[in-house]
Amino acid sequence: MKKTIRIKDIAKMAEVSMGTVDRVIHNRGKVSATSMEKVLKVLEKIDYQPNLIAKTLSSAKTYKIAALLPDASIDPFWLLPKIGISQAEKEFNPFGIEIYAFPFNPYQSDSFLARAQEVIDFEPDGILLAPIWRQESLDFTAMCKRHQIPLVCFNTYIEALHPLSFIGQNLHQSGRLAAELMCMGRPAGTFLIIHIEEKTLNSVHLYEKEQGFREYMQQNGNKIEVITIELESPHHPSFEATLEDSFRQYPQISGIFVTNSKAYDVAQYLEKTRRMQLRLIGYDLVQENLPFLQRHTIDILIHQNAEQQSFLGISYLTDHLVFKRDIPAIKHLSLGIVTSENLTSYI
Amino acid sequence: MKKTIRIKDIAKMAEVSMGTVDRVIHNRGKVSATSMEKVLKVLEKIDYQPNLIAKTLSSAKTYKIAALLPDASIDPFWLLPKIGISQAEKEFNPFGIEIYAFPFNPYQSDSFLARAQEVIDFEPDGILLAPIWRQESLDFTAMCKRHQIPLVCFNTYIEALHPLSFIGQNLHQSGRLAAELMCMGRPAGTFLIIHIEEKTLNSVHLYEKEQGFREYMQQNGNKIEVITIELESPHHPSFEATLEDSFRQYPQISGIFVTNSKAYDVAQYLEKTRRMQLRLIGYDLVQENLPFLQRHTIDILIHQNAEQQSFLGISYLTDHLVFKRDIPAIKHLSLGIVTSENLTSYI
DNA sequence: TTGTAGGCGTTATCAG
DNA sequence: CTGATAACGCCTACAA
Repeated sequence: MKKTIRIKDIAKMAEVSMGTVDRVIHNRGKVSATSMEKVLKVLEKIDYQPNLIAKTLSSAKTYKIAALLPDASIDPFWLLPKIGISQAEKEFNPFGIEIYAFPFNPYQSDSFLARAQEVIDFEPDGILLAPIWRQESLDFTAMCKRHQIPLVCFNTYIEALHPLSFIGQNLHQSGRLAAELMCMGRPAGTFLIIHIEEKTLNSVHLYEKEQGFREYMQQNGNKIEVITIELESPHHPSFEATLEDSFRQYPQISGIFVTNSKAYDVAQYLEKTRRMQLRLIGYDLVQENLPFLQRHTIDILIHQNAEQQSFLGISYLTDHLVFKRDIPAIKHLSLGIVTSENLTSYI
Repeated sequence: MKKTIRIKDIAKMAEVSMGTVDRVIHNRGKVSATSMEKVLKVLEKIDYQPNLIAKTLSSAKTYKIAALLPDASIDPFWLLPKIGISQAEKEFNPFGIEIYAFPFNPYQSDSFLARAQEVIDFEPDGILLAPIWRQESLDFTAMCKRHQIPLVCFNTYIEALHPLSFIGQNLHQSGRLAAELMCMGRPAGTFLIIHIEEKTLNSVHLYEKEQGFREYMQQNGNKIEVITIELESPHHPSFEATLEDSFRQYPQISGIFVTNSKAYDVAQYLEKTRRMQLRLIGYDLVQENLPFLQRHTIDILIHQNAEQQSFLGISYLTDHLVFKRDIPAIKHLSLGIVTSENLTSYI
């Protein structure tokens, strides 16, 4: 029976017009002290909840959001965020959200710089960024601040880069989880951490996972040895050579932790060399990983929820731009554990 | 620059009035064949996307949804769905969705029947149901059909009960997953399946998990033995006695799979009797389970996503009632794996 | 069977 | 500075 309170009602109670109430609520100025007071007194008494539906219908404004992230045709991992962005676009389009993609080459920071400039020139109302290089990202953040464009980052946490919001995994914890899973049922052994294309891709990201992995191992066992190696792309001859070397030097290796989405490269090598007893743990449900998971060459994939990361990113920007809501400065997503038996439930 | 197409635009193109277009789009009848054809021809050419914002603003109708599920103060598991329902209520309230709870006692089907009748008398626009008893649920579904009230079910899948939509886990697959996790790192052993309060709670639910568990074990090892027992509430003296018996009869038990959220009851017993080497796998992030998971008495919890289940349930009803969208007849949620190291990321 | 007018709650505009 | 008034796109009612 209780009707919701409208601006009209407030106007009546405060004995002013709707226009004045609107001006007070959005403090657009041009209100006399007396009117101001009258309205504020009413607002204190009642709990005014603006009708978002009416608001968006009325203003009919559209917001341009620029999505600055790596080209999925260069690194397939980035297909996942693209999915989340599409979903978000569909969901928030009715609220006037439009998304424009600015893909860059994740192996060339020049490409990023060029695209970043394009984004600024584009004058978007908000930006979703997947930061890769520390310094370049910091510079870009500064630019956004200068132009007053709200920025939301996802996937890679970069210290001191203070966007409106960061969405991603707790990487340290993610490494600890990998370690726990590595030890499950066999609390001792020699484990190999592999960073693939670490120099060109984001090193901070991978290093934090390593730290977490080592920390857990140190706390939870004394008969554990952890070795780290870095590999180039599998097209590079050093890829196999380095792996061969490691197995020669540490024949007792019983588990491998690949710190990015490219476990499939290692899986392929393991199948070729018939090393099927190892426990292999990697990241992300990229297409390339799935067949290996299904036939147990990869035992476990940690799911970074890349789709949800980007979806939430757009969602937060929408909350900020359209609904003027507060959004969390940092949002850690769940660390999903995926095996052959629950894979289908995730896709 | 391209404006979105409005009903007004279609009316102009089809050379009829807005009213006629509206009648065609919502097939409310009372349209001549010629007008009908004119409008349909235009609709085929263009892709009309009705403006949901304007639609909900205009109709200003409110929808009452009845949530018929067990009382959380009797079984704590049901706190989780309650959380999801609250979130959904907050999110969809702007679209006119109002939710009314009808809690029943999950140990007494009489209580359910009484509440179910109340729900029908309440004449809601939609119903969210957590079915527990097969026959009672079937009867209730028939009632809803008769009264033309859309019904969405979650958590427990019941054969032949054909609601508008079912949301939950694939229970068979869930059992297979438990088995895979049980074997991880130790492919042989004797495993114990425990159903707690199976007679009073939903037996179908638990039985399907057992089937999945046994199927996986049968396919993946020959040195595996699986035993099933049923326990009453831990307050009942038979609880400990039955467990003691099992351990006496099968001293080599190396893993326990509790098929519902009450692994904490078993964990308590294991701690008391100092049996800490066993792998214990259970379900759900209920408060009672968490400390045991943190100190590794429970090794793994399978996360049924109870919050999301109920959230989606309300979300689907909203889609159906407000937006007239098609909703999936069945939605299987992901089978989450939770250990001590990724627990915090889930809560 | 058809067309039109009025209203949903807000915002924006423009005379007073 | 203030208060009316016209959008926003759709739905409901009612008159033709």
